[in-house]
Amino acid sequence: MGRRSDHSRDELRDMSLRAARAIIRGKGVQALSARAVAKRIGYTPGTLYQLFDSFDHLILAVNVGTVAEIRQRMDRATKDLTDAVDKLKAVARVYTEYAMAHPGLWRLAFEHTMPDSDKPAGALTDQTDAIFLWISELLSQATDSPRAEVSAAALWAGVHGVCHLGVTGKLSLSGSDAAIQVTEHVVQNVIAGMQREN
Amino acid sequence: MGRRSDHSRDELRDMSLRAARAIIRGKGVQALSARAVAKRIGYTPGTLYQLFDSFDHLILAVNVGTVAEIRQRMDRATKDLTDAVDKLKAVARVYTEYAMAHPGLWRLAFEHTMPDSDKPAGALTDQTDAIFLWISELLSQATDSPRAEVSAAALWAGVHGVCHLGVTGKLSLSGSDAAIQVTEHVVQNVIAGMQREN
DNA sequence: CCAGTTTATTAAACGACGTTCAATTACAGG
DNA sequence: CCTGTAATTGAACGTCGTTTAATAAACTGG
Repeated sequence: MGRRSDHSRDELRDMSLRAARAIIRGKGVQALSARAVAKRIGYTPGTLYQLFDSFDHLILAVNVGTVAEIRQRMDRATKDLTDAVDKLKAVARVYTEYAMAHPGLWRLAFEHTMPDSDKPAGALTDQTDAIFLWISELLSQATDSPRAEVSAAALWAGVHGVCHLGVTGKLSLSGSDAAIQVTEHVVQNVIAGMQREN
Repeated sequence: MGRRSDHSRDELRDMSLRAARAIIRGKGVQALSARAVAKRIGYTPGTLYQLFDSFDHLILAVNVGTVAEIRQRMDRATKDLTDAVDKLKAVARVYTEYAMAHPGLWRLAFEHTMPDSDKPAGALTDQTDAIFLWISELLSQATDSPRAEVSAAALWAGVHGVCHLGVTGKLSLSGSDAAIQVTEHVVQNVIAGMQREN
């Protein structure tokens, strides 16, 4: 079959990413493959290589979308809040809730890494850096401190660690919403720690 | 070729695990495969299936060894210490240093999960639960609190999060030993937080 | 020491994977 | 309509985890 052009390249890219997400949500990451994505959008695997440099680049694109989605939810959750501490709590809560609700997508976003040769996923780290910077600024506001980098890292790492241990079944803590509880504890601790420093 | 038995089954198991670790350290996780392990121990892939139920079970065995190794290092690092806070710091430091020194093994241990059908890696979670329990007890000692579960989770998650973000290149913090620095900050924060509660 | 049973090991095959590429076919412009 | 460009395919390659029949070495009892 020759060229069809019932879809533009951008449309095809978008269809592929949506297909990948649907597969992950439906059958898990282990079911994600180039052939599965291709079949789901009604094309053959070869076509994907006109849209992405490699299957890893497709995954990278999915992951950029995932973190962008998380950031959007953070924006929405903080829009009506004024207090910086409240915003921090909301941001942390969104992060944890997303991880628990979409463990497949979340794990893919934070566990996948590009093969050695490829560039180290700049588009993704840009997104995570933005989250980090945001937390950093919110912490500065919340505690009237100019430099909050280490504390921001501690907060971000704490929340991330809760999510990762939770999603991989290693957070041995009874209770359904244990992750959320620990997350709030982390936020509290970091804020209290900064206020103590002043 | 028929049976050789120049090695017992236990020897072969051990050789396989050592081969797997050597491959990961030498060429990275992406080079780890059943065929690579088999070749390295001078056998064929089929033989591995007499030693392990599946390749995932081989990986699981590697991971159990990894976490056991981390626990041993923790034991050694705390043996000559008496203060509970010092012990906590040492434990956290060992964890972070191991992750940074052996990112391949560390990531495999904490990112790998068994396929849906198999039992959820009891031998591994037993080890991680032991670490968690240890931290929990040390925290109780350090702050004279009976129940330290949530704080222990916060501490353990914080350190783990630093390692995971660091190992995946997402801890955007300048400085070579930034991870260690943030780790110590996390420990400080949790301890201070508990003392404040009393 | 030999015959017969057991068992470790292998080679080959299976289906699925990411990836490449020549061949084919649809479209676009003149 | 005809020609050139470009999208899409099907088939192939080498790899992967895994299974299995055949093989040969090691055990076993007489």
